[in-house]
Amino acid sequence: MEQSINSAEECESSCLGTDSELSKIKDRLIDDQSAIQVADWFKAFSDPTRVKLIHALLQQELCVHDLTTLLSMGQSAISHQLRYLRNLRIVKRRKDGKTVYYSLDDTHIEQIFLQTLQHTKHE
Amino acid sequence: MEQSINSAEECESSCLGTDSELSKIKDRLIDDQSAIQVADWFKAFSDPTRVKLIHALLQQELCVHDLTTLLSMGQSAISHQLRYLRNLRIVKRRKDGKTVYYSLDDTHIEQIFLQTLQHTKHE
DNA sequence: TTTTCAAATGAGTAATTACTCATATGGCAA
DNA sequence: TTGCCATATGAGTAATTACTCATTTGAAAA
Repeated sequence: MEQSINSAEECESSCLGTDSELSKIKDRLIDDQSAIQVADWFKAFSDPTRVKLIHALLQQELCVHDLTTLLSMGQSAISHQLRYLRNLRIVKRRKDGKTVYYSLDDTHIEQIFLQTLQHTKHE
Repeated sequence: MEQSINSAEECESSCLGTDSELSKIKDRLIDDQSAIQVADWFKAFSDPTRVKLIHALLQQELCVHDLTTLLSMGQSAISHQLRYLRNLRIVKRRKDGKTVYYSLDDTHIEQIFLQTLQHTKHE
């Protein structure tokens, strides 16, 4: 994973007035790990199946079987995605006999999610 | 892209009390196209490089060269990602001679983006 | 016990993606 | 014109991902 900046490194000055101004921005720039964290969080919502799962669970707690029926998808596919969301602590589960019920495990989701739903609808 | 729901379709009843209750939820469920739209929007923020680009442009307008310097990445990689973000109307560009300056083209971004940054920091 | 059903999981795979390299474009200067 | 510089773009590729299929786990019923 070598990074080549060949074509850029000959340039001695920035498009901004000064290099010091550029380094000021660099100081304020988000660090690698934070960028990865933010990206991973958004990645949870970047797949149509997960969007539908979250949207359904936004309405109410549901078992795996009902989710497969609602989304018309295979049980395994749903289970894999639920595990993904559970690892990110976006959903949680509750067992009752053979049945497992899933629900949202993050209070921020509704806010961010519905905000974006609005946004994509209006353009 | 055949969808098999073999393992689920034998079940005649839902984990909810009634099937009619399930179909009520299905009516309220987000449709396929909206789910894809929402997913595509979030996908823009689901990559560390794009997160960094957006975070930098949140501070101020910047040219391609300065962005490659800030992120220590190849010019081509940055250009490709900027095109991606421009197609989604998340960033816009302004030409000045040979130089091209990029800036954010969406007022909702700051709100949603910083909200999530806060959220990921606090856990 | 054995059977049955709901959910979880590992392996395998086709599609997607984020880069690299090489080249093209487009504007300015000599 | 020629050359140079900033950016854009097409092709190719390694890594990731969202599924399918087969199997396993775990709990309740026979």
